[in-house]
Order: sequence, then structure tokens, then C-alpha cells
Amino acid sequence: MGVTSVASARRERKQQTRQALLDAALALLETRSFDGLSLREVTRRAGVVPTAFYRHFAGMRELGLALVTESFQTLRRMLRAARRDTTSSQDVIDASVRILIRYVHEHRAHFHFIARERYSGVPALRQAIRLEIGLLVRELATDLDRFPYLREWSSDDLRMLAELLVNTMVTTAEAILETPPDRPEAEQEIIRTTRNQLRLVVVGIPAWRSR
Amino acid sequence: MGVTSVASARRERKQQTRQALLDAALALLETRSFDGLSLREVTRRAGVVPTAFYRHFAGMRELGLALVTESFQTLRRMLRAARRDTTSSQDVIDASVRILIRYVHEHRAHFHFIARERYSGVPALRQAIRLEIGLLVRELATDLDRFPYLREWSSDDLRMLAELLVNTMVTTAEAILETPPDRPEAEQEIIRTTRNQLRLVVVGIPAWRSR
DNA sequence: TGTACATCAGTGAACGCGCGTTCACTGATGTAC
DNA sequence: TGTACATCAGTGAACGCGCGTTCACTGATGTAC
Repeated sequence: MGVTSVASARRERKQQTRQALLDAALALLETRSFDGLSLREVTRRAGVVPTAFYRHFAGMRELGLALVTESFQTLRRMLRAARRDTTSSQDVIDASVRILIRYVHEHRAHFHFIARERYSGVPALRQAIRLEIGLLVRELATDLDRFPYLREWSSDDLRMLAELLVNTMVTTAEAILETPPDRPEAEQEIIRTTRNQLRLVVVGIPAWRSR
Repeated sequence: MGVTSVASARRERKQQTRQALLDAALALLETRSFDGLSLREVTRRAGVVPTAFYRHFAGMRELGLALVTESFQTLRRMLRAARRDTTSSQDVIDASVRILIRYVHEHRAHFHFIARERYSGVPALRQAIRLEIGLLVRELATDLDRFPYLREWSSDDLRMLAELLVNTMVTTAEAILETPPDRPEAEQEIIRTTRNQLRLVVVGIPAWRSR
């Protein structure tokens, strides 16, 4: 038994309520944006009295920031999975897109939340998300230089490429989320288009020479 | 004097109030998302009593749809300007980016609104915006086949390329809007990156062969 | 052109409702001895 | 191990407020003759 992680029953249950609040908010955000979400709705859905909210967050803004953190943990896990899969795979693009689609389906709510709030009404959330996306882009840029041709690229150019790839992936994720679940052929069409877009970018790489 | 456009004083002033409501909403949307906007705020800012609202719109949803229409008129004008400028220009990419930046600055509110609501909480707005963006992509795809190499492309591939270009432009517009006005060098950096991204895509074109 | 009536954009009072936040509380869990 | 006190997650009543929508209204503008 660990010493620092005794996690008394009280602390454990508090953590459960906190998670219930986060999950409730995430579920409500499927149909509303964060701006239009009320504290009372969240507590109602979490099965707790409104005033209990303040035992966990100072207000809705803080809950939103916690959701940003949680969502980007998912994205970072996705990036790690992609790194793993693309080193063992022949078709890097296909493997990357497959990972993306899998993660979007398995973590709809997180992707939804980020897509919604990326440019939405609450400044603190926008800023936090922009910062996190910047970090992801930088991480990806670092990963990229293990590929042929890219070794010689400047870090500025790698960054530019990473941004283009991330933007394309983000747009794809958003499009997948918008697709009605009863139209799998529409999803296939989106996937095909994304693959082609990434291929088009990739075939340009050998021809690229910095300014 | 036209016969059908007599525009009695009454009709004219009604139109003015309607526009005041639209402008008030657009101004408030700089800091809030549509979801978090109230009818009373809008009328207050427009200098009119809340109940007057209903003389012009059945509810906020309808006002939102009117804003979508208005915003996309701006975007369509931009596309026409880009078509004009890029046929007379040597550097198509540079001319296109310049037009985009100019329009973003001159019509901040319209771009802001579209960026905000593209994936935001109100389904009717999301759908309307998605539809309009689809139309813009198709228009651009049609424009593209006047360029070398692209003449031989299938319409599916042209569509794929147009989508990639529009996504890049949309992302750029959003990034420009997020840039604090006191940091023009950050804006220059975004512009440079966008130009490079478009160049990277363009150098890939001659190497592209459909699946 | 002048008059009598119709239209209708905007007003102001009123309603019931859900909101965020405060406060004093309860009772189960944790801690010290 | 047993007891006495401290902690604190969650409760429930209460508050003042802005909301969307209804309704009957006013008075300037438009229309018919």
C-alpha cells in the first residue's frame, strides 16, 4: 500500500463527484456551447445540489479549464499512439488517419468540446486551447524530422508543415463529428478526401525549397 | 423614380431598425457566442424596446440565420475580388492572401461570427454555415481549372484541393482575428506561414496523380 | 387637395421562470489521544 | 481498541435579477375617395 496515495474514502468520493460534474458538463456540451451552459444544469445532471458545485470549482470558468486539460490529455495520447503506429507502418498517412478516426469515435465529447470552444465565447477557454494546440504543433514538428527530406528542413519550415497537418486533421475531426451517424458513406468520403489532401501535401515535400 | 422600389418612409425606417438589430447582435458577438446572447441585450443595444424585436424576427434563431446570409455575402464578394485580382497578378498566392487579409480587417465581425458559430451550439446556424461553405468550395473548385496542370484534374480532385485551400484560408482568418491588435509582427508571421503552406500545396500539384 | 379610416412599428406593464450565489446546517468520515 | 472532537462534502431555503413572451396601447404614416 502506498504512503502518499492512501486516498481516504472521503477524498475518493469527493473526486468522484468532481468527475461526475465534468462528465455532466461534457455530455451537455454535445448540444450546447459552453457559453449557454448553466451551473444548475450541470449539477442537476450530476445528481448533486447546486451549492455543492463550489466544493469543486470556483465557478463555471474553472470547470471549463479542467475540461480543456482533460481533453488535451486525450489528444496527447492520440499523438503518442500515432507516433507508435507510423514508425511500424508502411503507409504513414493511412495509419495516421486511421488513428485519428478511431480517437474521434472513442472520445467524441473531448473532440466536440475543443472544436466548439476553440473560437467560442469564453476568452479563458479560447486562450487555453490555443496554447495547447501550439504545444501539439511543436511536438509534431519535432516528430517530423525522422522522415526523409525533412531532416534538412529548418525548424520554421517544419513548424509550418506541422501546422498545416494539424489544421487538416482538426478540420477532418470536426467534419466527422458533424456527420450524421446513419450515413457511414459520408464519413468514408471525408476520410478519402483527407487522405488525398495529406498525400498532396506530402508529394510537394521533395519539391519544396525554403524561401 | 422606380415603381416597385417606392420604399415608403415607414418601410424604410422599419428596414433601418432591422439593420440596427443585426448590427447590435454582430457587435455583441465580438465577445460572446450566439448561444450566450439574449434578445433583450440585442434590443437594448439597438435602442429599441424588447417587444419591438418581434416585428422583425420570430426569435433569435431567425436573426442568426439573417446574420449568416449577411456574412456570406461578404465572403462571396471576397471570392469575386480574389478571382479578379489573381487573373491579373503574377503571384497568385500572394494576391489571394492579400485579399483575404484585407477582407478580414474590413469585415472583422462577419468573419468572427462565422468562425464562432461554425461548430457552435445552435444547430440551425451550424447547418446554414456548413451549407454556405460547401457552396464556396464548389465555386472555388470551378475557378481552379483555369490554372496549368489543373485542367486535367477530375472534378473530385479539384474539390479536394479547393477544400484544402478553403480550410487553410479559414484557419488563417481565425488566427488573424485572435491576434491582439498591438502585435502586428504576429500577424505578419501568420501571413508568412499561410503563404508557405499554400506554396507547399501548389508545388505538389505537378507531382499529383489521382489514386 | 382634403378628409376619414386603416395599418402597423414601436411602447410599457406584467407574468412566471431559471439563474448564480449566500448562508447556516447536518451528519458521515478522519484524527488525536 | 475506544472515545471525544474536528473536518468538510453535500443540503436546503432564500435572495435579487435578467430573461422571453403576452397583451392592450399609441400615434405617425399610408390609402381610398
